[in-house]
Amino acid sequence: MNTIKITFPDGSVREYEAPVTAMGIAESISPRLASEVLAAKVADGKGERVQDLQIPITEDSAVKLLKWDDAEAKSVFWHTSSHLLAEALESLYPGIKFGIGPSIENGFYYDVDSPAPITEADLAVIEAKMMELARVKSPLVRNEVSREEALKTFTEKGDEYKVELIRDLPEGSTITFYTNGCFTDLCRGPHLPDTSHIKALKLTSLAGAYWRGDEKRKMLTRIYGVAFPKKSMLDEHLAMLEEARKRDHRKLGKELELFAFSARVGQGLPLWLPKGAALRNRLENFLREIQKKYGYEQVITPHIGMKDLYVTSGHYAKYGKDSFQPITTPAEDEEFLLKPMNCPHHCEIYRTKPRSYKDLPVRFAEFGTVYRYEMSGELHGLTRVRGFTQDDAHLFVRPDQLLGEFEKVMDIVLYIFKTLKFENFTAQISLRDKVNREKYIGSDENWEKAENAIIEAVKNKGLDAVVEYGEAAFYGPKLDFMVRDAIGRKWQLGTIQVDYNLPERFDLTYKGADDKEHRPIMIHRAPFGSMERFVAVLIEHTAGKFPLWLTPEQAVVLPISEKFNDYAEKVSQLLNNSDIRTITDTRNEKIGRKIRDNELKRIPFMLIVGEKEEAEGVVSVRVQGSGSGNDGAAGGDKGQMRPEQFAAFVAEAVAKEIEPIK
RNA sequence: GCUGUUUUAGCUCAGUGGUAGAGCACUUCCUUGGUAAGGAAGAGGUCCCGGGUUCAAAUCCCGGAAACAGCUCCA
Repeated sequence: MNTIKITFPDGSVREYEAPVTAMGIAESISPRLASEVLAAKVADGKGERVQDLQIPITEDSAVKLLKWDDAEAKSVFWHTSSHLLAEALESLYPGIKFGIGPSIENGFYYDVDSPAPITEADLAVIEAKMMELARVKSPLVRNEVSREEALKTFTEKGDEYKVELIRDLPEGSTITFYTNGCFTDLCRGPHLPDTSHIKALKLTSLAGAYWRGDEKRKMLTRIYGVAFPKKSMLDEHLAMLEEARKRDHRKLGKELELFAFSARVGQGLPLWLPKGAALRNRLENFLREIQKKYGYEQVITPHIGMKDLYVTSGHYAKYGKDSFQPITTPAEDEEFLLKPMNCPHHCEIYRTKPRSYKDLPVRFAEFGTVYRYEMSGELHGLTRVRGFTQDDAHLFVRPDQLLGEFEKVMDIVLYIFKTLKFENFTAQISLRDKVNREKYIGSDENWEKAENAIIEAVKNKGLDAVVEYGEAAFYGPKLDFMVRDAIGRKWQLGTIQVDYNLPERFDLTYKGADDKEHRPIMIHRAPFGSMERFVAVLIEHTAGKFPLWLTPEQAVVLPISEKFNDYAEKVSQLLNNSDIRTITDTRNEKIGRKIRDNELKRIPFMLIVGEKEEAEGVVSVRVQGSGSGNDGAAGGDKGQMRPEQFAAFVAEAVAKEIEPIK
């Protein structure tokens, strides 16, 4: 017996007789803690890890007792939930085989190969079984086993998936089984001490998923679920999801009449309706103005290009088979492709004349519409479409300008995100796969230069960025800005890419101060990503209440009854030079009905409601239906106002609504 | 593309082998200035498309299209 020192997160130290378990430590502090603790984070000489509460701690360690509020505890909780799901499935579907069953960001899943098909209708039955098993309070028992024993167990059980997983474990690694009730699984852990912590759960959906993510292999049934230590938490979670669904851009886009799809036009080819087009134009103009300030020149290029253009760029070899197929012409052997990107066209613009080092950088910008034949199952509202418009630009720079220009592009992206209040973005440095490098073109030397330039720019700007390997474009690394949609799916919006490759393929040059030809470097960039995707995410972030849809024509002052026509007329005169209309026509007679009119409900407008005319020319004003409901223009009683006061109020409120971006 | 689900009025959806329905929206009239008003009348459908089974198909079967969820993919 020896005494060990346990250090807690607050720095306090307690001594225990070794061995002691994390649960023992929790119990020594308070019974309440012992009942709430789910797992432990232990740091000792061997490093830091999250582990089961029952694992003995034998040396001096720093211990953090993890409760529900810790992200790591949630992940343990959901991992155990997936084992509970497996236990329920095994009892309901004898002979069922299991793939993997991890915790995920918001819950857990298990991939299974069931002898009998599992349908949505079965989920309730499985849930009930899980709850029944959870109440039994089965402990999760950890066992270390030998590789032979592990293989034997699952070979006998006939579960080829687990056998494959065991075979793939590195030689000499510790293999552990966890058992809850009658179910034993190959698992690294950690787990909850027992299943009774799981008090509420919901199996949320059912989907196919390829075994080991390989589309050539068998498709297993994936059952998704989420579980909580309290019923109220589940209710909250479900309510939150419900709320998120209301913000879905596809739903709002239809309701707000922003965009539509037509099977006749074609899958994934959005039709922008008048209001959506107005919104998109505002965003484009916003960016145009910024780009002008940053020295970009606007260019325009055709929607198609000769096949050879894309053979030169390397895109044809990479994507030709999976793209919209070539357009043929009456001329034999003539083939055009719908342009899947704007870069080759911009390279050709660069080539229109000799360039001097003094001309660089040149920056060509274009709202360029491109067409990509995405797999049908990938299409998703406006976020993934087959025809879309990139807010594209290509910068051709000298090596000594690369870093500075890259940082300036970052400034633009960050400025846009800030102005439009996209606070929850993550920056991602997308580099080559560490191992598999066949899919990339260009020399290692150039790749390294490009990757280092991005890393350095991010460092210089003090931006928090995660590094992802294998996420680079095939011609160069990227800095991507990711934003989540209403239900937490991540979408790439802004992107900045460094490319040494296309300049070589298109043999782009500039004359240096040394009178020799040099190769420029290209920066591809799209701060919005695409107008389609950006609008989609904007809609979800603002729940469709982004003020941008207010166009001047839609702002109207409408007296609630004829009694106030004169008053409204005066307001109208005062607003004469603005874009705000005053309506005092016969619609007033049906005003009560018009308030409920779908269109008027959706478009921002000012409605005067007078309690009475308080004094000569003074009316108690109430404002209704004014658009976004943002502070400045929100409806409500505004008190007594003279026409000039009301006109000023309207002008200010509308200005706030229609010019949120400067 | 793969697996599963779905497709009925402008919208949200019910129906289920035997004459196509509801609520909201729309039109007209009446009533009404108060944040989703009330009343009356009316209009509106290739029940996704094509084939088959049947005396009879929106409903059952086969094929296709599109949408949704997930997987895989994303220049």
